[in-house]
Amino acid sequence: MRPTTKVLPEHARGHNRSLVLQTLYRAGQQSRADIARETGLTRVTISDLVAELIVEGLVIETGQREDARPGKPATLLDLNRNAFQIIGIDLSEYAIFRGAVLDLDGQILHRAELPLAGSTGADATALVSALAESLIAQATLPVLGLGVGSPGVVDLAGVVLSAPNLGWEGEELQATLAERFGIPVVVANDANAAALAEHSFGSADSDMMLIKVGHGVGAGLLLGGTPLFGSRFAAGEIGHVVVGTDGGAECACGKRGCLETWLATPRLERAIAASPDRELQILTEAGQRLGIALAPVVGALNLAEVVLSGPTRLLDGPLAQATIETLRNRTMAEFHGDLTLRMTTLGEDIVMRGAAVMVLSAQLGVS
Amino acid sequence: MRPTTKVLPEHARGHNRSLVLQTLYRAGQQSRADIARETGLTRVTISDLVAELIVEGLVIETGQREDARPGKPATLLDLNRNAFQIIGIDLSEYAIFRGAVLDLDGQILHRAELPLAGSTGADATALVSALAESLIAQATLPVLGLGVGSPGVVDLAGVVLSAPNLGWEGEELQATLAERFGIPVVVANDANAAALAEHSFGSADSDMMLIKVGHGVGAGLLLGGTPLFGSRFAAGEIGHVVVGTDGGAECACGKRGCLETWLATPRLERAIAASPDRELQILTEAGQRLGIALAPVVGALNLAEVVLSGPTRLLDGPLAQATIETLRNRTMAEFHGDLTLRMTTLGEDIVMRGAAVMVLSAQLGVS
DNA sequence: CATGTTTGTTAGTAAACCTTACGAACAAAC
DNA sequence: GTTTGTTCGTAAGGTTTACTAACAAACATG
Repeated sequence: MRPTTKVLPEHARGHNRSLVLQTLYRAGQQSRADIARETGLTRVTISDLVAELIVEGLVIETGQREDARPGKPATLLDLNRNAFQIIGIDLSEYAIFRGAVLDLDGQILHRAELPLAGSTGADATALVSALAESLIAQATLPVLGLGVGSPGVVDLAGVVLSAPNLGWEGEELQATLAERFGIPVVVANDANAAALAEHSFGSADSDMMLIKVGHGVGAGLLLGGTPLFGSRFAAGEIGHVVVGTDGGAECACGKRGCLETWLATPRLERAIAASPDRELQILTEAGQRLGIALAPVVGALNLAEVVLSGPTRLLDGPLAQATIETLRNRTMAEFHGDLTLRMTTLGEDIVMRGAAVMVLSAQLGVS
Repeated sequence: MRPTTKVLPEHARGHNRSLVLQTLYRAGQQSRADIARETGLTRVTISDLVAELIVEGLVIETGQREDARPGKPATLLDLNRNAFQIIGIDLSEYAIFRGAVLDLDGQILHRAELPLAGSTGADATALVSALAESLIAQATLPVLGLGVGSPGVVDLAGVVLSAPNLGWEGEELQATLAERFGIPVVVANDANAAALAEHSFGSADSDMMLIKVGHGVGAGLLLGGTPLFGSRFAAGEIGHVVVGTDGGAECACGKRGCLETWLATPRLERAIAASPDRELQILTEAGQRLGIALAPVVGALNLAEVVLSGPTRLLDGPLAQATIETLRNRTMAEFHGDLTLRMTTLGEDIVMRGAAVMVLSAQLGVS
């Protein structure tokens, strides 16, 4: 609560503007008087803000309320959900870039994919650009913005500081794409995007942690509804945290017993393929390791919700079961009696939809 | 960035008011023009705000600037540091309640103590009240407010939801004290208070974790300069997180290998007393355990700074050394190359001074 | 049909910050 | 000693923002 920047009345205005959009985005089909009651602002002020938003084309009147009530019938408003579409791109899969055109509600209207074929560095950047171009061409409405969920460490300006798999280091992806297409672009970490999606479109709380298991292991943290970035923008990079005190397999990073050595999907699949009859045991142990690693985090942050994202076949079963049991055994039940752990409800589209949330949040202050 | 409440111009005013106080609090002896330059507001607005603050007695003119510069000499301003004093109380020690009268800069002017003598429940509350009363009587200026750092889980209204050692459960300490003394009261968790103190009076970053080792083990987390509370206000309660995968001593909570069984001072002292020649080994192992527990937290939050508070004799040496080494060995150096771990510079007064920070922050928006 | 309710707008006011302009007080240069 | 330019603080006036008060329109209800 430490003030660091001046606040002018016009900033307050912008805040209240977003508040109106937010109210309409979530509930939709409300009258000016409804919004006034919900926000605490007066009808006059709401009328003023709404008039502005209607001129900008962001809000439309959708007719009169039908139900029989005394008084003048209300004029219903809604976000102009057919005014814009959003492009969301997911760079987190190992061998393929995936993207989609989405509507303002986060529904996927059109998909596209581009195989990576081992591209790195500038080639990978060109691929992202090509994918974005084809998606923008597929949009049937003006594009509100382009969101990208990238693996690795991404700073607040959308510079990918480090993404080893893609050969990126200090790659100015957001600036490059914004210049190329002339539309608003947001680039952020894939797990952070996923956490935002789960919060907006799933049922997630505003304090939660999303664990993304794939070729690597990463996490996205939401505290008070806001993503956490960390001192070097590397918050959530838990794949190379060592788990337990009993050694473990050697990791590409040089250490032993990193979380990834127990949990990354290639390792799990290889282990199961090598001894199919030990599948239950392998998955259970992986879940336990995840629980061991998460327990201090859940305890320190007093998290009430952990969400898993990744291959359902591997995660949703003994692994998740072992994780929650381990978590419960290793933290204070008194503080975490309501701790829940579950799979995401958004499946494989989670990062693309999270990318859309980032655009909504940046452009409209809505999410 | 999700807007949830309306913002009126008067709120902006309050923010800017605090901004002026904050500027004066930190730098002091500045002119109106200096503040205008630093905050980005105009000289006119600053003059207006300052006039208001002078009327309220919070700011005073301290004379003219002496140095030879062209132009009209500046009228220097400062917080009226002799207008108020603050009462800070620390309930975190095992057998004694400690308190102090502090000035606005957080310097301790007068101390008082009250032995607990096994008091719990309402008796303990009465002791706090008595200590506060004696301190208020010692204050030589009007009291800006009373801050209390309590062990256990404390909610945002200053209700101690749970503090086993003091026999408190749902104890409405803040309300009780506010009613009794008729002054602003802030009650919060002791480790959170300590973290605030280290941030304001020590050299701590705005993203840091403070580990408080004493009869128990707790932590205070500062993210972006703001304390983290957690879903049930139990953030930082890491004393009963299980460490490692190799058992450990039995804990009062029923589990095995809780962080407290490795680190709490009574256990450490007993272990060292039992085999003095193994002191180095005991301290090193305790440090390693702390490092093991913290590694996932430091990794997930990408913390750059961890501060230890507690008995210097035990912590500041092999224990701290083992902790930082373990942390480095268990996290990615790439992300945490600049990770530092150090003792607090505020010694045993840290909680009382943190309590003062809470009052400053609540009453003036300053810290 | 009269009455009361609800909606959305108009008109006027108060608060907060801005721009512009100015006098006071000084240093430095001539 | 005078001129010039700088800096400080204040005064006056304008713009933005959201408020209160009042009202017409449109409806349900007794």
